[in-house]
Amino acid sequence: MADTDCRANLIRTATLLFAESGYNGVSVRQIARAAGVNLAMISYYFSGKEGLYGAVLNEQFAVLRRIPEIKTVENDPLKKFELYVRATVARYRKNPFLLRFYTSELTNPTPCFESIVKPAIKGVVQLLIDTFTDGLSHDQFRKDLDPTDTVLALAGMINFYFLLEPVTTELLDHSAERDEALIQHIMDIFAKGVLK
Amino acid sequence: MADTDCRANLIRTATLLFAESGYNGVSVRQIARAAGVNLAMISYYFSGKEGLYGAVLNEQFAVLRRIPEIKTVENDPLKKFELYVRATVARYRKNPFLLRFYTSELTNPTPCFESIVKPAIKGVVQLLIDTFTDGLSHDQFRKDLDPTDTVLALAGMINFYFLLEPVTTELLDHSAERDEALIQHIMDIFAKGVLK
DNA sequence: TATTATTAAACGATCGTTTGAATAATAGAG
DNA sequence: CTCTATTATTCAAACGATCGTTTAATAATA
Repeated sequence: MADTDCRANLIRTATLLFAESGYNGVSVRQIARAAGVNLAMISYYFSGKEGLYGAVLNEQFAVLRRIPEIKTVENDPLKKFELYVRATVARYRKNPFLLRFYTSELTNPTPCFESIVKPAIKGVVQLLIDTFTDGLSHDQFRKDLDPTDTVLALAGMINFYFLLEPVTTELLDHSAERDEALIQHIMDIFAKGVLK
Repeated sequence: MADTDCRANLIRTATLLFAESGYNGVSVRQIARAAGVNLAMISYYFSGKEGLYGAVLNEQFAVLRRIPEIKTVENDPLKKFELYVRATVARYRKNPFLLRFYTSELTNPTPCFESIVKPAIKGVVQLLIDTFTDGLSHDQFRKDLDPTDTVLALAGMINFYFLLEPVTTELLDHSAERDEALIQHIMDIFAKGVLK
């Protein structure tokens, strides 16, 4: 088994197991056995359990660092927000474990939180704040709204939908076919509110 | 030290430590030492670590089960929603650890998830859905909105604000003095949207 | 032959739980 | 009220299991 095989196997398997049970909920022996490699390979390639977890988290949050690209492909603030929501849904569909690491690090931070998670999330929030401020200067949004509170509200709408999936499976259809309707729905509330 | 002292000490200390580091991130020895009681008391009073964790979670989610009282004190659907948001903020202020157990169980469920957490959250979501449906029948809300998606959006706005606190401390003021403005703000967006 | 990759085995430390003795608290009988 | 029998509580110590890591030997590769 070549270098890359072993490394890749470990990262892939560890992603699954760490996501399922958290950093402290999995042992290096479980990971090694599930990956079909020798226990010592974790220390050999990642210099320990923490190193492996860091590699997993780094890979997971790489996608979050690409969100600022939205700035370059769209000009209209409201459409930028829609792109953000759309990218968020696509991200969670493509990577079912990201949200777990996301919230797990928020509630029980490891050393990776400061170095990887916090900068990544902060970058996204800052982009959204800038977008709203831009919309304000173009007289597009209501002037009495606070930029930070407003964009956190938008981010909350879409993220909470996925976070609550384990308890709402019997209440609504979480299939990807409904994603487009969900996106429209959230943008609709965000833009126009619920009052008749 | 009487029965209740020991029990109460353990629950109070365990709440703090479990919230900080998660179920697998704390040992019974750490809890016992921090509580100033003997290690064996955990098995004696709670028949083990899991039992203690269950007792902690039970106490934490008791407050969530009282939310349906909103139904009895208010009639107007929009004001019921505001009461929910208000109660949520008050809950997190009074109990800074609830949200941690909340999201920790959502992402890395223990046996307590099915028995304690899921029923509690589901009850709240169902109350909100009923409230929106009620408002729809009174012609108060836009008819093209899906009840479940809509109330999850509202719940997301307020919950996500607190969930993201660790990364937004430098971006906004999380002090309780701003709570009233936050509530008004979220209800404002929910009711009327952001467009001018 | 020199370097890299993999292995089984062992390391000390800590895990959650249990044991059995010691202590404290309580209740009933005189 | 005192003594005693019973129960409830607390304790230090030990249980086997598992934790993450390291070692030294072997296999593969260039």
